[in-house]
Amino acid sequence: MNAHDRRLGAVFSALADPTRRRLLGRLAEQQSATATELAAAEPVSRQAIVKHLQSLDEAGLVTPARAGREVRYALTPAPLEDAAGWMTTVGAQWDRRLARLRGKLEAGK
Amino acid sequence: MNAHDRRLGAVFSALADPTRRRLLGRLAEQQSATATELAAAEPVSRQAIVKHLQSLDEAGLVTPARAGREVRYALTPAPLEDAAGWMTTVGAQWDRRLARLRGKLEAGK
DNA sequence: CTAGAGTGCAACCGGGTGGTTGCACCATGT
DNA sequence: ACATGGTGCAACCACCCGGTTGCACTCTAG
Repeated sequence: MNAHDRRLGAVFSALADPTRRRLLGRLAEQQSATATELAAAEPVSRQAIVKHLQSLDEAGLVTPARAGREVRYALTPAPLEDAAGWMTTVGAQWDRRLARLRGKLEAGK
Repeated sequence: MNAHDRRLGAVFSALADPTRRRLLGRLAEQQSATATELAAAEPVSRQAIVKHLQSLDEAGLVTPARAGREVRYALTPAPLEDAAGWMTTVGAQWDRRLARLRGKLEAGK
């Protein structure tokens, strides 16, 4: 539908990959890192990490900043909150639905 | 790594698809539905919906129950809460990191 | 100025994924 | 009994995705 929904999908599909989740965890502890630094701690090539960082960037979860000859990536947790909000909304809607149903059952009894 | 992490990945990759998110939304309003019912409201074939429901099931987000000749699917919001928890954890970690950094800056001043 | 570190770009590959179609297999209602 | 509506199974397809390799580019350090 809207652009908001596409962003939501980007966040979830970014979070779907375990390597990407590990990268996010690392950036949460370490405030900023380069692709090569991150690649050193992961079992895959630097290029693979670069691609992962790109999809994280497209999801708005990470922000690259050039510093001389290197590019440092920092976490941007805002879209995380949005996505978490969507999930709890669905859960809450379901709960309300259950409550309404319970009410009807008691009334009908 | 652990099984918990694989489950987390399953939830996120299930949530990554817009059709699947719509199905969840539908089941949040409607407590239960069959694959053919859901397919009627979506622009794809029933078989496609069945596959989507299977991945939702593997993520633990939905539970099938046979009722005579039809199979009704109901929402199971628990894994949603888990995933949301993971996200807010990462965000909180980031916030703590920021606070610590700010503290150091003031102390060093 | 030049060697080397860090990055960017492009091609390529195998496997997974969303989607389709066709058909066989139950249950149920008349 | 049997036609029918709802499922399940399998093959097939195009495309995406995670990963690799090779090489060109750019900035810094000495």
